[in-house]
Amino acid sequence: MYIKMATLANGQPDNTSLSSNHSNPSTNGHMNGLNHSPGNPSTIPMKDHDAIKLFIGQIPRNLDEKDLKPLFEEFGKIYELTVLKDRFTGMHKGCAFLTYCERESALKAQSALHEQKTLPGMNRPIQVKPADSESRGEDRKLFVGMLNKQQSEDDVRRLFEAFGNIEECTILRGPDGNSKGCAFVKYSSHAEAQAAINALHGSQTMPGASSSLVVKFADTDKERTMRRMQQMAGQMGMFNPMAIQFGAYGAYAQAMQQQAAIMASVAQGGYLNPMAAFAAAQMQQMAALNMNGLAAAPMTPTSGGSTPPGITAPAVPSIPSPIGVNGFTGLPPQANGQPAAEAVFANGIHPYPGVWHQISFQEAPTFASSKPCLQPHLCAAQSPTAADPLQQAYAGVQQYAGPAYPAAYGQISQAFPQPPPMIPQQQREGPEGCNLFIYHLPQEFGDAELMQMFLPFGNVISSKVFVDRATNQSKCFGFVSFDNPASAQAAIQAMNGFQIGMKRLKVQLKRPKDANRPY
DNA sequence: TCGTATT
Repeated sequence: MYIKMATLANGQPDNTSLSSNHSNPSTNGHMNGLNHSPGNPSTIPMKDHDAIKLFIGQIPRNLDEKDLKPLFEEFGKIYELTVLKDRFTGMHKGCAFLTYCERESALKAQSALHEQKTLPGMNRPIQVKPADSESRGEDRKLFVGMLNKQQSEDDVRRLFEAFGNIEECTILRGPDGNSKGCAFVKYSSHAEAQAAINALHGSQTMPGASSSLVVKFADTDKERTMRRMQQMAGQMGMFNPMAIQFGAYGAYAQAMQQQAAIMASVAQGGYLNPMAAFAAAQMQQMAALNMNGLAAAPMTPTSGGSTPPGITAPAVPSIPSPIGVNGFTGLPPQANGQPAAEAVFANGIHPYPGVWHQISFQEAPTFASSKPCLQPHLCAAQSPTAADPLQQAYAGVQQYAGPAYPAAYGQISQAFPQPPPMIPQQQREGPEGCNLFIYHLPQEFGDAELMQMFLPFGNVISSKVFVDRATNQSKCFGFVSFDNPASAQAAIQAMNGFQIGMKRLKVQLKRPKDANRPY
């Protein structure tokens, strides 16, 4: 396919060495990429030491390397161009990596293309920017705290621009769009970032802020994970998992007599000891953390038509749930001394069935709730809301799906079936009339929770919650695709207006791609 | 508030 982009047609000569290599694409290990072969010394491409690998986003999935090549060659000789594909399915991921031989070409391409042009069939403009790998940015990315909540990106830029070139500036915002009073600022270099810290940290107090401006290097991913684990351990009353005392266990057990009894029998059977159970459970929870700080839902729905027969959703459905109203931050609330998880799942729907089933199995005395959920059938039977057909629908589709096991957890996990292999989503969009747009999603819902919520209505071929990449926060909207329009309609009927916490879902057909696009 | 994808 030839891509027509009038603004790019500058008549630069073709780079013949590239095309001459195209017939021998895989000799350097990049099976799918547009690469140079090392076979002929005269054609071995050189790239600048400081060449920039670019990330290209918003690429139509029907365009491959050879389609994209002419578009990018306008700006210089291409060293490597690789469309990203799913490792298992080979599915085009809608983005690519591009490295020019010369750094200057990358800069030119970025400024000419980034957000400047929308490729056919796309709703948003092409993205051309340095790949994340080009410096994970963590040595030049600042966290800025104690900002005034009224300050905008531009305000922050003005504050920081004197110290260097700002590549990114993002105010952290909650789902309501309100500033959280902090931001990320990424410079082009570590030195610039350091200069900003030196000059600005503690230098002033913004109106309305409780203390002076905080300017520090942003946490690395590792630090962020560690911090979350610490927070979680702290809220569980265990700052160090290895320092668990029986006293803590006893306190929980006392409050949970029923479950303690279950557990006692388990323990007596030599199955687990309480300490191991507690530690294992904690590790599970930590392992279940995703970057949102939420319990990830690694469920893997594999069955097709999963609509339980005879399920009729209530006309005015409602999940009387604390979800979405309690500032859920990945740690369930611990009010009134209850084990944390209970309140979150009080609605009878288990947003994280795999995790929950798994955890509850080993850690009954500590976390077990009124719904031990040792097995799906027990779970359904014991759910206080099991009489509700919609809830039953959910209970009926719960399946085991486990997260990756921490190594230290291996010996315990052997008592359980291996988690089914992760099956990547094969398709994003269903046929016309099968795709739903959903908003007012609870902040903590991810793809899996979204899918879980819509499984009762049919075969969900895709579910996607939009996440702010800078903050990893859900944008509280997403898509669900079914394989047939009737399921989509049933889902709209049942779920539009579905109350969760303070919010009601909006569920409607996704706008057709070319909605208001003349020609 | 309409498919966001980073080897």
